[in-house]
Amino acid sequence: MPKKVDHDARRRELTDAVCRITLRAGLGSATFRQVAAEAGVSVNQVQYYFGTKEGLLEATQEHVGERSIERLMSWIEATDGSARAVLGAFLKSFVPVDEESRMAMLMYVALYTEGVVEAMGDPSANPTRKTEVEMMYATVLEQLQRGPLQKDVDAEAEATLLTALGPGVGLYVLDGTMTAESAYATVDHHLDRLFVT
Amino acid sequence: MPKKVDHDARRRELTDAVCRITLRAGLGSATFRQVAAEAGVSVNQVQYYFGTKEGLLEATQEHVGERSIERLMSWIEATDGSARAVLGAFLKSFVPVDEESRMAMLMYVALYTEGVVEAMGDPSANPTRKTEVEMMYATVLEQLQRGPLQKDVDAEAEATLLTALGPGVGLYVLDGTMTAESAYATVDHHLDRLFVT
DNA sequence: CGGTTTCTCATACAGACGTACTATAACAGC
DNA sequence: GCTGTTATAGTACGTCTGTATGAGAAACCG
Repeated sequence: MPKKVDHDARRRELTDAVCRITLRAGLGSATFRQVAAEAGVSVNQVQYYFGTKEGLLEATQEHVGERSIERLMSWIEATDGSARAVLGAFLKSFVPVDEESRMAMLMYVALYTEGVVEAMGDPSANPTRKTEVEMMYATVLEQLQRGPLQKDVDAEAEATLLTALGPGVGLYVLDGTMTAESAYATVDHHLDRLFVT
Repeated sequence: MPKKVDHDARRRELTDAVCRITLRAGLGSATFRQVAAEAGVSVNQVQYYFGTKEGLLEATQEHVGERSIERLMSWIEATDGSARAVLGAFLKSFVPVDEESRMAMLMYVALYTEGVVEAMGDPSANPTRKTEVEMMYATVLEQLQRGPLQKDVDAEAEATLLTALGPGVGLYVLDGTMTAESAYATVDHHLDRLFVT
């Protein structure tokens, strides 16, 4: 086996190029040629590592997802481990505050449409995201049940709301209609109401 | 002035074609040729009424926004006019339940990215959406202040949360990770907590 | 050291893209 | 009825797209 090359690393460099281009000029500008130029390689290398464009975009989505989870984990590790703090970290990880998180949120939205359209044609396709969100919901619910909660809080209903709140504020912060501070304040205010301090 | 033609109506037919194509195959498939074929007219007619592709997409976004507002108004008119009911209608209008609302939500997301990327390059550009959301927030706040609210409710903080909740649940329902019933229940549950019944 | 596999590049291709251009049909006003 | 504006269609152009192909460099195995 000649010329060992770290395929995963190479692929990641290329999907990173996709993200940078998308951030700068939109997903429509992420063509094979543009991606190759951005990464400083030949067009064929993109073909070689992904085969087709669909493969490139799928890998990009996957990598962005992994990055987001990593970022979430580092947020959680920075807390004291209380349910309240973990949920706060979870929700705040959706808020785009720096270049990286802004990129993650943008890629999420940019790739979202294609997934939805695809899923409409074939509802059985792409179960990844569905289970992903189900895991999100389960995690939120689990943390809520750790408590201590206020008396009249319905954990399951609140879990649904919190799961939707993350992307909701994320979108508004991304397009500049809400400041990150306001998003944080909203999250904190709501959690304050749920938990006994 | 020869051959009077209702320009607005013609333009709307064409932007409707854009929406149908996007729903079926994604925004990337909404090319001049495809749009012309979908509407049953010549390619040049699309050029004639919008000039450039950017013009076509801008008009599409505008039309979709108008449709959404119309739908929201009809939702509100079906209520008893109480603050609680109006807010419920407002939030539920984001939930895609039929072909039309699903299309509206999808178009919203599909066109969102380009707006964000554009706004990043020139933050002063595209103030439409910003004021749009500010109006949304103002409306929600206004309704909240009509009350009657529970004792310890911070109207401004809740207004921010509710404004983010609409698109949040809308996204999840659109991609099938949440049922419309669940979204409705979440909205109702939260409003129940805010208002004195 | 030769051979095989892995990698990289450059180029070619057919098709689709947005747009410009020209010509023709339809109506309004004199 | 003629004239000029408006609307529509058809087509051509240059560019860019994703992908296929062939040729060459690099490294491991025997």
